[in-house]
Amino acid sequence: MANVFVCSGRDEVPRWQEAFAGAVQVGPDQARARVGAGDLAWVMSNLPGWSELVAGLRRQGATLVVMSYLPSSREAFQALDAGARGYVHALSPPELFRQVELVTTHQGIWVPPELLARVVGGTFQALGGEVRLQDDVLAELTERERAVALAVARGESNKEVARRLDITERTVKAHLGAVFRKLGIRDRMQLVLRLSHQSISLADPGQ
Amino acid sequence: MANVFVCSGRDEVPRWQEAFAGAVQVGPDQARARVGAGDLAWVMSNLPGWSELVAGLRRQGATLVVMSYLPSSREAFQALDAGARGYVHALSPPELFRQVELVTTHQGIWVPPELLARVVGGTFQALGGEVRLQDDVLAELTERERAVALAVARGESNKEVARRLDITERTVKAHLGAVFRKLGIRDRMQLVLRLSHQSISLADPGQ
DNA sequence: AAGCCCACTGTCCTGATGGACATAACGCAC
DNA sequence: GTGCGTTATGTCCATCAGGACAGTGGGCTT
Repeated sequence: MANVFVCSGRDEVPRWQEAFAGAVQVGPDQARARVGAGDLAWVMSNLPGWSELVAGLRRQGATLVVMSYLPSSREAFQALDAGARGYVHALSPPELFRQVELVTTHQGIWVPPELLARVVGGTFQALGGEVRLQDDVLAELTERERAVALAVARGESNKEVARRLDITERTVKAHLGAVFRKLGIRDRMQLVLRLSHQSISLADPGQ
Repeated sequence: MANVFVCSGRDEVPRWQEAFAGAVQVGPDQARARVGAGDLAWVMSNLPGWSELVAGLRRQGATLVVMSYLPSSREAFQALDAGARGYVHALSPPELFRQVELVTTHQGIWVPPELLARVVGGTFQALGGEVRLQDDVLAELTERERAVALAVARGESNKEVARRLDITERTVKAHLGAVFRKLGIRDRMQLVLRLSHQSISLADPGQ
């Protein structure tokens, strides 16, 4: 069973290589040629006609997972409807990729926890694991540190946070430094990645 | 993490013991008492008020799987709606039980393949199906700009990107500047947010 | 009272970031 | 050939980010 990543050009996502040693990266056309029964194919949703590609590879006996840079519940439906067993953020950490592999190759379905609610049923309430994980991350922070962390995670600058919380920029830095230390990260970028992937965001615009 | 089978009286399904050595078999009442966070609870759908039981145990932090003697897509829906992560035939072979365990404890969803199409399809239809949104933020970028944008979105610094793409840090800045201009954003943080989660609302509308 | 955690602020300093000027090569279309 | 877009690079500079030193004051526990 091979892991095949289907994307346009060379999307250059070493994360895939990081997650799966023997991963192959191909274009849509090669995908149709070399993907067969038992293979696990990961298809980027920014490819033109990706859903048809997914359906096609599905008929060839492959297991499909759709990756997206902008996950939405709607696209998730489309993916599952086309025959995909999984739908995941393209920038997910390697461990998550392996988890998705595990689930999908065992007849399971995998969709991001934050989209789960919308994918199955209208009132589906399965906001489990990841959300709790998120709580734990924020739990070790103090009130102020959490406020600063969240503001920063929304893309605000130190100055903006300072204005919002009505404190000095220096104080923002102090809290932020504590956040970095406690979470074991080095800068705000890591923070956004940490907070936005397994996110609290039950928000998904979804439209 | 314990496997707990919830059923009325003594349903006597040795298959469960066969699948999981340390499996416990209890009634609905004991279930509420002893099932906690991290446990995997298997609930029979012939119990009166099983969906409320599922929802309750879900709130207690358990992972839920509903078992049925007469699986139907309607009941599957009900199960998932109540917060179950899995829905299987009660008389499935031990290997299948273990597979379901594997999937559901890894944030996956498991429903019988023959019901899959109807469960997912039905949901999809209900939401108005075919809609084309998110014509890629990345589409308007050139090859190199996209590569830089993606690397930055993974949290890499300009220097790291430069090394990775084997170009000068100055060039990275140039591409990045173009990305910012084209996407109408001001810094790398906005970029991560665009690519990571779109318009997250990490709570706090900001007093 | 002494110790600790939290919120807040200060200065100094290094390195990263992004914009505003440029220049120059290449390929492609008109 | 003349333009245009893409890639690549350069210098200069204002700002931002984050760490390394600080310090004060309040509240809580022992």
